[in-house]
Amino acid sequence: MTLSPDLAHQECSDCPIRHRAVCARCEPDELTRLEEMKFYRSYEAGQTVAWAGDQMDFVASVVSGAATLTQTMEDGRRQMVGLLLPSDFVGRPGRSGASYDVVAVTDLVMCCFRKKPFEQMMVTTPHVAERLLEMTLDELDAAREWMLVLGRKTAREKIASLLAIFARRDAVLGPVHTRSVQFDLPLTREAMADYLGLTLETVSRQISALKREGIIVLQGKRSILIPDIDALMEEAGDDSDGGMLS
Amino acid sequence: MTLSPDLAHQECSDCPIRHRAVCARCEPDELTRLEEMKFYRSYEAGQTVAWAGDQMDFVASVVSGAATLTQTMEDGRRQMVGLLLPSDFVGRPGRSGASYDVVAVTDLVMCCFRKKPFEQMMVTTPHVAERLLEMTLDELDAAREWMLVLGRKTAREKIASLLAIFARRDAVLGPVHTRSVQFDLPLTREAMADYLGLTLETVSRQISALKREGIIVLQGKRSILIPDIDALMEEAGDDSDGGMLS
DNA sequence: CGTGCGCCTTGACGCAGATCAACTTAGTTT
DNA sequence: AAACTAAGTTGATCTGCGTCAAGGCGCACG
Repeated sequence: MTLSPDLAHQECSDCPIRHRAVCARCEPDELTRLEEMKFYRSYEAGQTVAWAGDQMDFVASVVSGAATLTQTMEDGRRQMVGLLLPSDFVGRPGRSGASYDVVAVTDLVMCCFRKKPFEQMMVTTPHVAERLLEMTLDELDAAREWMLVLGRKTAREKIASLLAIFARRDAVLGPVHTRSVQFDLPLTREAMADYLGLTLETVSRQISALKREGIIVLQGKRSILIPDIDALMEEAGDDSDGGMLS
Repeated sequence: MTLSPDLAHQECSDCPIRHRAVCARCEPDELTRLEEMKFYRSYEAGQTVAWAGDQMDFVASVVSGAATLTQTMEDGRRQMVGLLLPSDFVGRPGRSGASYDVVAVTDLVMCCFRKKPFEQMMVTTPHVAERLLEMTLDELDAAREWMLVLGRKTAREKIASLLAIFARRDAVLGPVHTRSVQFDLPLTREAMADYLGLTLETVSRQISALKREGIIVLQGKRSILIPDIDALMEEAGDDSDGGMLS
């Protein structure tokens, strides 16, 4: 982990996640208070940010890169329980220890807030707590959607569901009015397996099967081209509309 | 659904869930405001409270009984994503439709708040939003723990994990310093299967196996006696300490 | 009292995905 | 360029759980 002196004095007003993160609703004076309690940290791909149970003296927002939350059983079985992308929040106010292992899966920059002053701010100003509630409700919905994936979907549907998530988030769209989408997988086969409750062999086989059938096109191991996103959604077994309610 | 005129004028100050529900932190004057927007509803076991996508003009707390949140795929596969017990909160402020099917599994009484005034109260007083954030974070932790159960545990471990949850929540403890616990199952075999991502036959077989081995004792179909709670926890494959961090 | 119904149990069988193992590919080190 | 390593693929085999099917138990109903 590096302390990123080059980033240490970045201003909130220039921040790429300014309008989506936990600080999204803050007024300029509130941002000033946040600047006083914040510091940046960088991690390399593969580094562990925190082990479950570790004391954590900060909470944080992901600025760039991706991290995973995983739970591990004594015998080594692992389940990923969250995938953190830019603007996502890590840590629980009011709790001293990390609840899960947090691992950087790509190079990662986090905007960390010292826990004590952050908790203080939560009670004195509503905007942070408000936004955090909204984000937590979204996370809860995502976790529950994932429960359906884990509990009831087949291996093929699980893979298609995961690819669909990446497609929605990272996607560079192809030519307009094309149903094609392209992106790079941020996870190894093993990490995908941990997310999906499968083995890495099964992940590999299902990806090969989707490739063979032309649902996806691989360029190298990590770059994915989806010629027809609707065909992929079909394989995922989701309600066609993507389940979004306002 | 009944409008429960007998309950319609119950006072918040006498409420059995007063100190645990979303209103837990409210001052007397805030309770008065809540009383003005609240009404009670009763449902019989098996009744549907709301279908996913339905307009819901209220949010609510469970006062007594139990309800389930389930998701259903087009082909009928179902996954329970939440079990609501007294003091638990239903509905999402800021969203008009129900996100999941909500079904009463026992006779159920809910304390409902008209959505508009409730949302108004969320922005004007911090105590409701504060408590709701805390409850939502707890729900998120529970959902993530359940992801491990769904993704990585065997059928036997899943059953043991579910029984352990009931044991912790509903339990009437046996003689002091005994490790025994007794309770009634609030769910049918089918509902347990929906919760655990199994079929009802597998649920039945695993319960029979645990009975055969003396880990649990059945009296009738629904009453469970656990002679040694530690032995059950062992079968659940959990970290021995129950995973509680403050 | 028999009949039907919801809930549950048990058995026989098959298959999706796990396990075990060999091999490929690409990148890094020396 | 050889040696090593991490990540991924593919094949052969095994097994836990799903599927299909038959029957049991308790209870409400005519």
